[in-house]
Formats: sequence, structure tokens, C-alpha cells
Amino acid sequence: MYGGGVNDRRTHPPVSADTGDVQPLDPGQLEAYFVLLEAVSLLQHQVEQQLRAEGDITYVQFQLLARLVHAPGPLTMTQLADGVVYSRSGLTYQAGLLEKNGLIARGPCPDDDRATLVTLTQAGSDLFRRVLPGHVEVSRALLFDPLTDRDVHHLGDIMTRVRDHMRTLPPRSAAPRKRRTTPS
Amino acid sequence: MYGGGVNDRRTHPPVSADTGDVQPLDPGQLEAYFVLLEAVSLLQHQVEQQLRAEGDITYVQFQLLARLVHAPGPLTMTQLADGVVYSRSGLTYQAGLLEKNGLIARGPCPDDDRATLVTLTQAGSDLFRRVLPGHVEVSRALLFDPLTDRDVHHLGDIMTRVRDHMRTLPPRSAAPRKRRTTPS
DNA sequence: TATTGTTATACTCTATAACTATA
DNA sequence: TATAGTTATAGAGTATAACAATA
Repeated sequence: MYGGGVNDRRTHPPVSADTGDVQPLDPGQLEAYFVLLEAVSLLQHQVEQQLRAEGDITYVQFQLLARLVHAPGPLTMTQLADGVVYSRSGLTYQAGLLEKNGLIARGPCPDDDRATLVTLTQAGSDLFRRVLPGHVEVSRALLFDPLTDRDVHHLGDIMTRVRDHMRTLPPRSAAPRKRRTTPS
Repeated sequence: MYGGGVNDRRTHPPVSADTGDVQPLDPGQLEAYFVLLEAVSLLQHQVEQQLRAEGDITYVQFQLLARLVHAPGPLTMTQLADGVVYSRSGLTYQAGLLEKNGLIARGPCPDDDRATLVTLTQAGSDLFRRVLPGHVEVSRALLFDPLTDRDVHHLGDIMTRVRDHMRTLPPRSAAPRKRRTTPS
């Protein structure tokens, strides 16, 4: 996903720019979509405040640490990036910050001399464990409080399917021809 | 929301979290939370590609246009910012871009000489209508495809409650004391 | 040749603070 | 004094392209 063809995905052309003939989503769907993004945006903003305040890290960095925490072992840069950062240089930048702060360490990869293996340091692990409770607390106060257990379960189920769907969808490497020009 | 609390420098004390006595969420909840953010992050990334490609606008700008489209009339800057941009200057910046591109117009407010009324131009309205179908198409392909009608309905319901909950929650002025865990 | 990762660079966006002007 | 908005500016983050090294 990160060296991939995110950039030239033409998502959906065939439909003319006319609002006319695109069978629109029904209002309920569109509404659900907007509310989803809005709510998550609000949530994300608060979460970032908490991470900044308690651990002085961004959400992106938190995600990278989380991936390492949950991984069975060191990850290559590419593996680490997956779904979190969308450009190689962006990841190098973030990894540089984390390394500078002693939260991760980078070393050679025995299997592949091109690759870099990223390891979580003790400090990184400690930091993650230190900010997690507050993180959890924010998400509970903001996200789970107004929800029943069934809601949460259903939400998790729904978003898992969506996530998996999205992960399989874009061929991510197809590098489809550019074509697309003629800005009419 | 934007004059609310973000502007005063302390930004931090979000929902606050004492690392001490936090009942952790059960794993299912935590999982739901992470998957939610992950899925939305992927979705957002694709959506941004589409908006950039078809309308040369960012998602923030799209949201601002959307607010104007759905508003009964012109909005003040503060009203426009609500939930979309979290600092006054950030909004001025975005509004400046939109105005430069002829998508909105700013003018005086009869009721309050301090305020600025923001109006959607014809070009702004046109652009919004032009990118909406593709936008809808992306969200359908990525978000709604793997979901049943019931899922979508439930999702909308859930996120609406969450959104409303968050909007009422943080009094954003309480300014609880710092209570830094930082030694010295 | 393709892939892994880094670097250099330009650009976008955000946020703090200082400022103007109204209420 | 408090609020609405702008400006100046600094800094964080991202992406593109060029690069080196390895597969």
C-alpha cells in the first residue's frame, strides 16, 4: 500500500460529471457516511490531544508503535508502513523521529540486505503502555459511552468487514495506465 | 467548536485520563475502536484522492462547501468552522483558498459588524455538485459494498449518537489542572 | 530491472500570538 | 472586557523525484 498505486487510482470515472445519472446513495447512506467521517474526525482530534499531552507523540506515531507492539517480531519498514503512512519518505521521516526519541531502533535485515528491520525499544514499549490507558479512556468517554454492548459489537463487526474489504480492493500495485487527461 | 477551546493555548486537557485507575476496555471494545480508526483512515485517504483528482479540493474544503450547501443561508466564519477546522487562523486560511478560487465569497454581516458572512458562489455550488457523484461512488465502493442495509442503518444510528454525544460532552472550558506525571 | 530505503526539496496545512475592530 | 476575524510566522507533516544498494 505504500509504494503502491494509490496515486493514480481513478476511483470512478465513467460517471459523467453530471449529477444526473449516478444512481445516488439513498439519503440514509449518504447521511451515515457523513456522520461517520464527522464523528471520527472529532474523535481523532481529541485522541491526538491526549497522545500529545501524555506521550508527546502523534497518532501516526502511536499507530506505528502499536504495530510493533502487536507484531511477533521486528518489522521491515515496508511492513511497518502498511496502512499507516502512504509514502516511503513519510515513513522514513516518522521512523527518524521515533528513533531520535529512542522509541524504536533500526538495524539491518539478515534475510534481505536491502531491508531495514525496525525494533521496538524498551522505552518505546514503556511509552506505549504508558499512554494506552489514557487513550482507552478517551475512546471510552467519547465513543463507547453512548453505545450499548451490542452497538459496540456490531460496530466492530461492521468496520472489520469494511476494513478487510478495502484491503482487498485496490490492487495496489497494478499501476494502471495514466490515460486520464483532457480536463475537458 | 472553534472558538470553543482550541484557541486558548492549553489545548490539552482533553477528556483527561488518569493513568492510575482506568478500567481497561474489554478487548472487543479496543479492537472495535482500532478497526474503526483504521478503516476510516483508509477511506479518508481514498476520498481525498478522489476530491483532489476530480475537483482539486481537499476534504476539509469539501466539508466547508458541504456546510454551505446545506445551510439555509450564509454562515459566519465561526459557524462555518464548527467541527471542521480547529483554529481561527486555520479557517481564515482555508476560506482564503476557497475565495481565491471563486468558490465562496466573503462579505460583511449586517447584524454584527465584527462578523464575516460567507456565501457559496455559483462556481462553488457547481463544483460541489460536480464532485459529489464521484465522492458518493467512492464511499459506496469502499464503505457500503460489504454492508447490508441493516448494517448501514445501524452504523448511521450509532455514529449519530456518538457524534451528538461528543458535541455535548467536552465543556471545553473546564480546564482541569495539569497533574503532570512528569517528575520534576 | 525491480525493490528497499534514504535524502533533498517544495509544498500544504496547522496553530500560536499579536493585532484590529466591533459588542 | 470579550468576541470575530485577519495576519505573520513558525513548525510539523507529506509527497515527488532522484539516488544508492541489493535482489
